[in-house]
Amino acid sequence: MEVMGTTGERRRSRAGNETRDRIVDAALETVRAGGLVGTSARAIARTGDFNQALVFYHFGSIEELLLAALQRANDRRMERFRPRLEEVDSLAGLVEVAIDLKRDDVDGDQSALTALVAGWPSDGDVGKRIVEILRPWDDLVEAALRRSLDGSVLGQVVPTGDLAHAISCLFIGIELMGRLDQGDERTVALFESLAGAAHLVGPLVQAMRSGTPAR
Amino acid sequence: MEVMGTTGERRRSRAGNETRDRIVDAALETVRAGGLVGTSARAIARTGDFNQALVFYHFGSIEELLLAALQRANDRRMERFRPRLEEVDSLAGLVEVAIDLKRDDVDGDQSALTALVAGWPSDGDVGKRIVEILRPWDDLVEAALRRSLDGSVLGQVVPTGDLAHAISCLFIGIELMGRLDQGDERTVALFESLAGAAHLVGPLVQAMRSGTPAR
DNA sequence: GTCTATAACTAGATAGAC
DNA sequence: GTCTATCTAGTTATAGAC
Repeated sequence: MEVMGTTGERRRSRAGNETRDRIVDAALETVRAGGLVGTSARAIARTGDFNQALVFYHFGSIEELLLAALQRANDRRMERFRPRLEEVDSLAGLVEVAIDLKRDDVDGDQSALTALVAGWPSDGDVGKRIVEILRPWDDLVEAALRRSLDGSVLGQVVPTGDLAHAISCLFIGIELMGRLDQGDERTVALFESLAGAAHLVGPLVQAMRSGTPAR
Repeated sequence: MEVMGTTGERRRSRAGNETRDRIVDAALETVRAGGLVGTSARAIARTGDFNQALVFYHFGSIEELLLAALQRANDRRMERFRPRLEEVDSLAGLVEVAIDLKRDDVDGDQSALTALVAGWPSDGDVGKRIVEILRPWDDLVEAALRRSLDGSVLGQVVPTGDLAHAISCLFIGIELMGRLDQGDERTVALFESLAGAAHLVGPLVQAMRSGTPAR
């Protein structure tokens, strides 16, 4: 139990870090493909074609590895979408980002992320750590909402914090259901309707703005 | 592999059916408490204080048992909330049912249900079976939405099917995040805001109704 | 229908050679 | 840092006594 630095920042050798990366990626791929159930150290090692013992050398336990994988998948998603999200200033724009967040999942990070968040045991403090990792999204979405509604009456009335959290929950729920029935048309239809709704409400918000006429 | 009738309807002895029920309940309790990971035939048997071999005699495999458990938890929720849902004719009423659906989870069915839906591997046809089990909710919610919006312009404009599916996804997302961080105030706040929003939009819909003045 | 016993295998984790 | 080998404990599932 004296596996130091596994969660720390101290970099060891270059080779060691490369291996860590390989392990994390293999873990994500394994979870994405088979769900959390059936994701074992051995299965991960098979996916990434390395030795099973390396998992424990580098991470100490599979729980710690999976948390690292969750963090990394989330970081990559953040890195890619934060700039766009920070420029969103309309509901339509927000829905657009959500659609791309789901559609442009080339590396499968989003899918693995959902599987990780979803499959975890509820007790213990792991749940809290997961919530912490995901919280930044709430803040980004809330800021986007504020910009989208600012100047109109809605900006005063709508509890943006709660709405942002609701949007996060909605997104993860959609991803989850989409994972269950892949190739389901309902997910696509849903996003299209959301886009339609946003385009309907958008002008309304615009019309409600008091002083400034447009951007 | 000749375990006949495990999923069928044919009733065997009374004792046999009682045991089936005990096993299903123990499975639900185990999943609720520990998540899908860590739910084994032995863990379930320990929870329900019966022999591990009974799982395989009655259900053939734990996967089949878990699907039966999912079905049963869903049936119980349906049985209890369908009557109320069928009478809903306002957005506020719909939110009220959602709140109770989450709050009145005395038996833990809702929590177990979410854990089951969430933790499953994505491939295979299991996902489709789960979606089938859950689909009735979409239909109930859609009917409730139709009644809530009927008579107003929104009834024509809003794609109730998609919105119903969105509401289902939202609910499961909320449950999921709530499971992760139990005792989180955000879930409560979110539902309160939803209720507030419904009470704001409700009168609007009412005002939009053309002919009929009120119910 | 329910039990014990057990087969066949997989899990996480560690020790120690290299 | 990475490997092989191994320990212990847990896994699904079945055979056969009762």
